[in-house]
Amino acid sequence: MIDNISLQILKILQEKARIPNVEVSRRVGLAPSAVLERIRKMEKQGIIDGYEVRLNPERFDRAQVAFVHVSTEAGYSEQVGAKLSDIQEIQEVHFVSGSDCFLIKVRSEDTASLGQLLQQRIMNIAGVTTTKTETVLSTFKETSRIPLPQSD
Amino acid sequence: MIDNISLQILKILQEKARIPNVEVSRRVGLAPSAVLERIRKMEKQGIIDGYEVRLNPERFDRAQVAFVHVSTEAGYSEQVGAKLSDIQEIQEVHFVSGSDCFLIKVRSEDTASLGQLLQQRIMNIAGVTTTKTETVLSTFKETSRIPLPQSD
DNA sequence: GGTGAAATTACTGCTGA
DNA sequence: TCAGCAGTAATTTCACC
Repeated sequence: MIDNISLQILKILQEKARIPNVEVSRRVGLAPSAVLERIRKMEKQGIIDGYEVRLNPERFDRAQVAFVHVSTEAGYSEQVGAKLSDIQEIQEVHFVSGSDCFLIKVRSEDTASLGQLLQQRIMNIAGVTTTKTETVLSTFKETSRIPLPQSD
Repeated sequence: MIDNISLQILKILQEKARIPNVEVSRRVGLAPSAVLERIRKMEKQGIIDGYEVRLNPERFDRAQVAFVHVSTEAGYSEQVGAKLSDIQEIQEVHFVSGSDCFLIKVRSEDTASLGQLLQQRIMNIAGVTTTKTETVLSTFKETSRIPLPQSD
């Protein structure tokens, strides 16, 4: 369903998403029109979900990352999940196995503003019982890239 | 240092990174050449870090997300952090407060391949002592978007 | 910093293979 | 699905404000 050429195209786009189409076509050895057709098709099929700009969090006072476990009363998880997702500073909201519990990823300016966010906007969501925060001291890797199968 | 117009440009790019420059210039009311110059400058200054394609993990058998706490012997954290970062299936490697411990984000096909990855490639990194895995049952939100300040 | 025009380059829809 | 072409559109440079 995804052949080698399309894989190659995706790999190129993972490296550098704003590359001109012609350049992609040169690299894969197809005509630009053919490459465009393949990309459009993958966009339609939902293989390609979109394109994102990656901003430097430090430049916007969002360098402090924290992961927070948020526990809820039974029956409140859908509501709480939705409320958490509404908060811009929260980048990820996952419901995880184990205790009835969310794991969320938060970006804030510093630990002080993280504390504020927790107390003023998370702790008072209806159904939230407890939170447990781990702050990030240093980040070794942070990507959304997916390992693609080898082209043969 | 970042004025309102550049902020507007970044907001537009966060919505839709592959938008043509002319379209951006129409929306912010500048000439295309001016917009181009601003974008180039922000790229040079490291405000814009790059552009990414967002692929659908399900189409590549990477739908299963898990977060794993990885504990290390004292003095091994740099080494372990580097080794973990080399593994493609691991998207994020953070050193977190509390116990000498990494929190990593993993994408695998299913829980079986997650188990394999843990046992065959993580547990036998020199210095790793224990792992504690939380698998994600459902994801409510997953973005790398940063909240940008209001343009006034 | 910005504009606007000119040159270059890219995109895209067709057609036929 | 592809290449090639033709028309349209976008990018990029540059002289000038």
